[in-house]
Amino acid sequence: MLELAILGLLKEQDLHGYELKKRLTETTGVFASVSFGSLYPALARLQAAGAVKAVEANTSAATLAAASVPVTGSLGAELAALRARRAIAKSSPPASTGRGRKVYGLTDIGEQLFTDLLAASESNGEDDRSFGLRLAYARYLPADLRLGLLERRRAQLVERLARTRTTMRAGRERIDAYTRSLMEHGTETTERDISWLDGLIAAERVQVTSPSISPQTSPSHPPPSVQHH
Amino acid sequence: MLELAILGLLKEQDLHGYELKKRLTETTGVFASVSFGSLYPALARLQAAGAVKAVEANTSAATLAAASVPVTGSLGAELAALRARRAIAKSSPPASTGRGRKVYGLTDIGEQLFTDLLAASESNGEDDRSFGLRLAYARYLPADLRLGLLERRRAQLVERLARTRTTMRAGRERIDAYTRSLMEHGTETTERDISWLDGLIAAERVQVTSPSISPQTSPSHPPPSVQHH
DNA sequence: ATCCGTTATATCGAACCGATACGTCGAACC
DNA sequence: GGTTCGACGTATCGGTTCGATATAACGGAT
Repeated sequence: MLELAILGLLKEQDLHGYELKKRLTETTGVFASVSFGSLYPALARLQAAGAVKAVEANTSAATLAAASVPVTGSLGAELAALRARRAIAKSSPPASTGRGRKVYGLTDIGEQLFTDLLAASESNGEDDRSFGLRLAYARYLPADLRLGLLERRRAQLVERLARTRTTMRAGRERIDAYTRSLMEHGTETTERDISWLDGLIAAERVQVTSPSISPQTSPSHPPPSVQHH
Repeated sequence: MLELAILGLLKEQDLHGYELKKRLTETTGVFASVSFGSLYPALARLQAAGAVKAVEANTSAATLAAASVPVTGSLGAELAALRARRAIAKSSPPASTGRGRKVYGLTDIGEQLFTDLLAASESNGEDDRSFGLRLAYARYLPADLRLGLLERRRAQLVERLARTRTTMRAGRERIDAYTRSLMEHGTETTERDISWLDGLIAAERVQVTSPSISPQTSPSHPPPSVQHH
């Protein structure tokens, strides 16, 4: 889970731990917040498995300047400017900002591991954060697996909806007003999630059906209908 | 966190582990799913702390008789019907069958611990699941703390919204289509969460402004008559 | 008669989180 | 001008949680 997120970020760019954590809690991390207590062990695991390796560690001033510029790319404009100024000012002395940092990069093994983890449809707890993470890296998936991911997620939400409704019907008077409001709001949210997914699925189908000659056939997957068991 | 959920369930009714887990993943558990690997240790911790105690273990004939109510059903060989009947039969009493089980009940210490944990506004990671859980037990909170809970949650969501927007504006072209769709959908969901909260807060205020010269006060726990659907 | 699904308790290893420690630097305050 | 404060940065610890698994008793199907 966390490995996948790390590998995905490193696939685009070499990064050090702190920046990795910031990005994990910013863009990707709306779903899966992460702390150093899990990040550094995960990095150590990946390094032990040969999936990542330390690219550079603080020494050369030239490489430091080269490395610190793209690292700050995601921050606000003023912060980026500030960093760049600092990096330029510090270019000749060997010193650096903060403590010595390790910049990690992906190896070929890591590249392969990323692909495997991303495509692993079975044997994983297909929870909310897992889906969000996979979708964030969906551009690295082949079209059919991408579609499968969306449809599995949809089916999961539909099932959750059915179960929630059953629960609410079963224990009508047992549930107090606050809990009920919570459940109703959750139900609405799930319904909206489903129609959002439907939009994504529809957009996906026009791409997946275009390379063949068929006008609108979906060979293995019939169009998603809302029946629940 | 998990302790709070357990205590809250036991506050209403004595339950055994399995039933506890079912309810945790049903009503309360839309937000915080839980597994036995954390439930039983948590129960053991609570028992060690004197917050819960084993009330009975397997024997009682009363509960056994209560479980065997309506066997009049025609065996229509339909799985769904059979499942439904069984589910209804098991819903309200702690049913029989299976291995020897331990039914846990709340002690005075547990009662106190529940109140403390529920009211603990500071020093906790006010994440999503935590809020859902607290709101589910909001009827046990005094009105002012309840309002505080809602408003803290609201402020938190507003801040998240602001941060997400900043991130999206900062790295416009860095973000791919899937991630962007994810973030936009998340933003909409958060906005809807906020207006849902606004509704709850408004409903809360008409109650909290009354007790000044109040005609009919319910001393410690006013009835949670929040309107819904 | 036997096999399977459900009910039920329990434990193990791995992963994860929050807090904390250690350490460098720039900026702000007094 | 010293000192506190916050940002950066790596790292570890204790406790909690998860997923998988073992064990076991029961009720129904085959």
